[in-house]
Amino acid sequence: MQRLTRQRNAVFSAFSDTGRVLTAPEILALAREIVPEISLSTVYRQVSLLLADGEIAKVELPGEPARYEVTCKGDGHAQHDGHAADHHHHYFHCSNCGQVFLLHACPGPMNDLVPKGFQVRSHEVTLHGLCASCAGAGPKGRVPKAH
Amino acid sequence: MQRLTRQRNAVFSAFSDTGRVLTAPEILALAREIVPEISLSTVYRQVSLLLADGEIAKVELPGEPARYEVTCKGDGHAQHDGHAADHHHHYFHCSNCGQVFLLHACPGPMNDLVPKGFQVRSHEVTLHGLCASCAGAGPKGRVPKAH
DNA sequence: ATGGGTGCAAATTGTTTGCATTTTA
DNA sequence: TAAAATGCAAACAATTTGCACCCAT
Repeated sequence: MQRLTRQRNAVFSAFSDTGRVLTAPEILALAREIVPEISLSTVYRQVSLLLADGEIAKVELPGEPARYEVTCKGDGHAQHDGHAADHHHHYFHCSNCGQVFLLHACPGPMNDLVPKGFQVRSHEVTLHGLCASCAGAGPKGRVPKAH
Repeated sequence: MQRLTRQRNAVFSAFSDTGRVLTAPEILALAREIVPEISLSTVYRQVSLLLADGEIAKVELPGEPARYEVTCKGDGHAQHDGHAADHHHHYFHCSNCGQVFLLHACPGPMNDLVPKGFQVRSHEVTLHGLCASCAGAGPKGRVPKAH
């Protein structure tokens, strides 16, 4: 069983405090505001543990380093099998501030996009453009809070 | 101006001979069938040149190393940013053989997926599942020819 | 004290680059 | 023969891992 360390708390706080979709270096920076000595290895290790616990989920966008987000496990039972719930999300990547936002909608199944004989099991959609803050405030807009 | 070297030809042949969406190591393997001494650096360098010339385009899928595909540049002028602008494709990634297939269809604009104030500029769709060969031949199916 | 947690450094993977040496127009 | 291309090794970025040490139970 995992222990309650200051580092583990600092890593998790990076997510719970901001609600953002974060890269490993971003988590490190936020965690260091709480535990300045924390190392990048520990961030990666705690991220692995949090992933295995289903507390966070990995977010991979084309051509981007991996990001992680808190899972909204408020609706039901926590997953104890190491598999995150079937949370089917898509993402919006702001071209200006670089931040990634969770989308709550889904364009639906896309079986008609594939040639005959192909079996679609899942799909991923990534949108690019300007988030509300950057679109409203122009190219120098402040980085907003996610959600 | 670029010269006609055996290596350049070998790299480009990897695409024109197979019509596939290839990773750098796959290009290296195919190019070595023509020029056995070719190095990975040269593959990457020729890929950069071919990208700049608009002969090929970069294909980035979530969590995957970069792939490259021949561009169907029958219609117009080469892009100089390495990204073919009018070239709006989506991709299918076979979970069994790992091969990536170009899709000819597009689910259309998805402006309704984003919160108010967000401006969608572009989108990327990746489908996962089994390609025709793998779906038909079972989990041991042969790797098929793309297109 | 014992097993999990930590930091650091080294290894891994994918990609780029510096440099001395070909190659080709 | 000079500009462009090549191979090799080193440099990089993102991530993982080996290992000695440390700390909570």
